[in-house]
Amino acid sequence: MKATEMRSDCPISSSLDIFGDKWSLLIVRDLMLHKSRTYGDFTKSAEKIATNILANRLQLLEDNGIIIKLPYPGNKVKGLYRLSPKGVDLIPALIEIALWGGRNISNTYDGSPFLKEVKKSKTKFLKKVMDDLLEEETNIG
Amino acid sequence: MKATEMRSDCPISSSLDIFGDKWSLLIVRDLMLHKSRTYGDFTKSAEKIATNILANRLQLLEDNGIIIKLPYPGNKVKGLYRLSPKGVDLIPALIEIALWGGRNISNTYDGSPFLKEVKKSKTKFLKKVMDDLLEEETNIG
DNA sequence: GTTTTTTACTTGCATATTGAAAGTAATTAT
DNA sequence: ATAATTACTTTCAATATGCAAGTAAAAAAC
Repeated sequence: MKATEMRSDCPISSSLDIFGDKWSLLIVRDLMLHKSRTYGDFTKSAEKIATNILANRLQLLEDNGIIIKLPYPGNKVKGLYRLSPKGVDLIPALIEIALWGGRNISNTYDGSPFLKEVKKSKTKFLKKVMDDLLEEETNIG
Repeated sequence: MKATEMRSDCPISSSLDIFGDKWSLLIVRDLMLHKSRTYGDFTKSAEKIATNILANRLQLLEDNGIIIKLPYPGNKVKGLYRLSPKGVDLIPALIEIALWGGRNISNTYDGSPFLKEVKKSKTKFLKKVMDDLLEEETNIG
């Protein structure tokens, strides 16, 4: 897959060149909340991503070093997707987006354990997720 | 313009339903860095947005309460776009995205006054921008 | 006060992306 | 051996993007 074209040298613009769409960050979200997922897991998320888009985004995210694909232990068909360090580094941005949505969009589910925990303490949530992801890394990677 | 369809009640997903594209947050960025802009100003940004996309995004952002269009003082053709409180509230997310880009994308311009200032102190930058925007609000709005 | 320019869009059209549905190929389970 | 899973790929219609050109109103220049 061809390298992502950058429209300028602005860090915001270049970030959006990579994940500025309606799906990429949802994949990152799922990996943040579940540590690792299979292809099928992603299709089961509430937003119902089409499989062609999913395949495309997984490839793009992998190309851009945000996720890593590993073999699923004991199964040659399945793959396991995880966040790379670069992907984990996206979590602060994801948290701020979630908080903005929670504050400003009425349809959002305020009772989610995720949002609750983040609101209680951003730093603690961050630390917890990072520890989880790191633990996973030492187990599998 | 019809209301934005939400794919789920997830705050991240719903946020992306509003600004999950390659252009919307660049408009917010320009308003964050310059307080207010005219239509023509936006077309002059480095990323060279097409005018049909610009018109569409300004409308969407206005529909979603993120920006506000005001008459340009002393000119009946021009309009002035500003961030609404909901738009100002997006700045923390924008900062995290910028920081991620700065850390993880090689082409990004590290010497920008914006990124420099944010890195020195996120809170101070936030306060400064918010004060600027508030000042503008009392002058014009 | 008439022409010229500026400003903020709109329109037309080719190309690219998205999304729904169905198809495929390699396992894995029965 | 047969059926079911899993991870994609393909097809195709609908929508979005991007470039270029057009328009209408107001402002500036002459």
